[in-house]
Amino acid sequence: MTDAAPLPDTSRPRTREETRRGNERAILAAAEKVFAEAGFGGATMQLIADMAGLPKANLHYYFPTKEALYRRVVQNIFEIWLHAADVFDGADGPVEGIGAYIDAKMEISRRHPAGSKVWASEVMHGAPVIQDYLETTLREWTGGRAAVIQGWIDAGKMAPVDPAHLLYMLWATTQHYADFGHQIETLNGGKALSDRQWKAAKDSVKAIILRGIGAV
Amino acid sequence: MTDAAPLPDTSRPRTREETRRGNERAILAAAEKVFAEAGFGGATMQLIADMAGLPKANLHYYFPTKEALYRRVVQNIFEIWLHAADVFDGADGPVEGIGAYIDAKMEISRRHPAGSKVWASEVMHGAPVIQDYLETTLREWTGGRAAVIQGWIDAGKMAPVDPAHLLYMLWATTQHYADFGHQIETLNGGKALSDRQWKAAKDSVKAIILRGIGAV
DNA sequence: TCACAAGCTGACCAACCGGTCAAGATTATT
DNA sequence: AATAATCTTGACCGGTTGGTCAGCTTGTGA
Repeated sequence: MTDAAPLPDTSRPRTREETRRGNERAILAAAEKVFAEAGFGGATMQLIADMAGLPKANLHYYFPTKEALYRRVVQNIFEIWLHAADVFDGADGPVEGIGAYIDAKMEISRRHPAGSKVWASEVMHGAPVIQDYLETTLREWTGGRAAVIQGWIDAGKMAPVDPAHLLYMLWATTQHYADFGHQIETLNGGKALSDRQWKAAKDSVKAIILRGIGAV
Repeated sequence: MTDAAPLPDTSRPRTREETRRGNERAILAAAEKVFAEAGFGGATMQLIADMAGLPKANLHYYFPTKEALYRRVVQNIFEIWLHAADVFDGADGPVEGIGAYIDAKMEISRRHPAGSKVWASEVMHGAPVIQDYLETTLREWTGGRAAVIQGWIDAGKMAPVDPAHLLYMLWATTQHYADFGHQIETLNGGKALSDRQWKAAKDSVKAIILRGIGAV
């Protein structure tokens, strides 16, 4: 329904590589949206197929089962989630490191709200699909960051707060703007947050948390 | 499976009032659990019936449709949610008011995690059932508390932060311990938080936020 | 050009789900 | 004791869902 603009060369003869990549991408994008809006149980393969512009049977050609498709969606989100902490690492102190982390996670909440919702849903239901990731990758990741925070505390760069609970607060606060975006939008008069409001949200979160850990 | 203790008089002849109340309560409790674990779409009336110890057809005698049952569950949670702010009101300042609110909401997360998850799920999916509540009751509630916070700011009792974003942070942080309880438990070595750890969580949240808003 | 492999799809199916119903059981009312 | 109102339940039904499959089209390599 948006084929008015001059298409490049999307005409028929495409390579198999192109086709495969394009379809997989379309399916995963549609699946993320549908899983976020309806949950795993409420999502239907038919709806995902319609949204991806493919017949349902074709979905099962690329992804054998609904659960396999869901698993891929969750894994993709987990990757994005982890990479958000790259900014966390090379930082000299909490103001820089945690400030940048909040910015990065708020940006993900804004640009990738469906992904955040799928992740939240998965964890809320007991992480039936990515429990092993929680126990390995996430546990290591968390331990590493907690150590960095503890280092900042020992260096007198921030108040002695429990690093784990600080991390939970960072996750909770930033992801809230995606997961509960609908509630925030409703309380905002039914309008999505504007650029200005998103900046205000980021600044508020950073101000309270950075002051709260005695880093300013 | 816990019928060892001497039962009072739960023997057969019960009044209709007792029966009705008991069954409704059992159904609502089971439904809350199942909806929390599987989401609305993933939950089945059969599973709720089994968990409540009743035949499925009997569920439809008390609640005509799955959606009606779900609606009652969500409404119950909403009530609890609102009443948590009673402590917020008569407070003289942010330390007392917000401190008590955090305590109350953390206690709800601990005692009522399933309810919190159902609420989160409902909002994440666009609040199809309680949108009207968001636009009326919740909006008024939020406006009222924001005014209280603004009053504290004007009185110089705390730093000038945006009241709305502060409320979002309070909701996000406290509910995180219920909604993402499974993740926290996993990161805690697979063990549920102990009494001591729950106290540490409360204290961490209160310390960071109260210091973060310049109230200590 | 041709044969093969990869990709595509309409039609179909068994399983399951929410909801109905009529008949029976139990409690309240007269 | 008789009648009425409420509650209980197994059996059943139409509709939907995830998944299959045989046959088709299309790109690829020789």
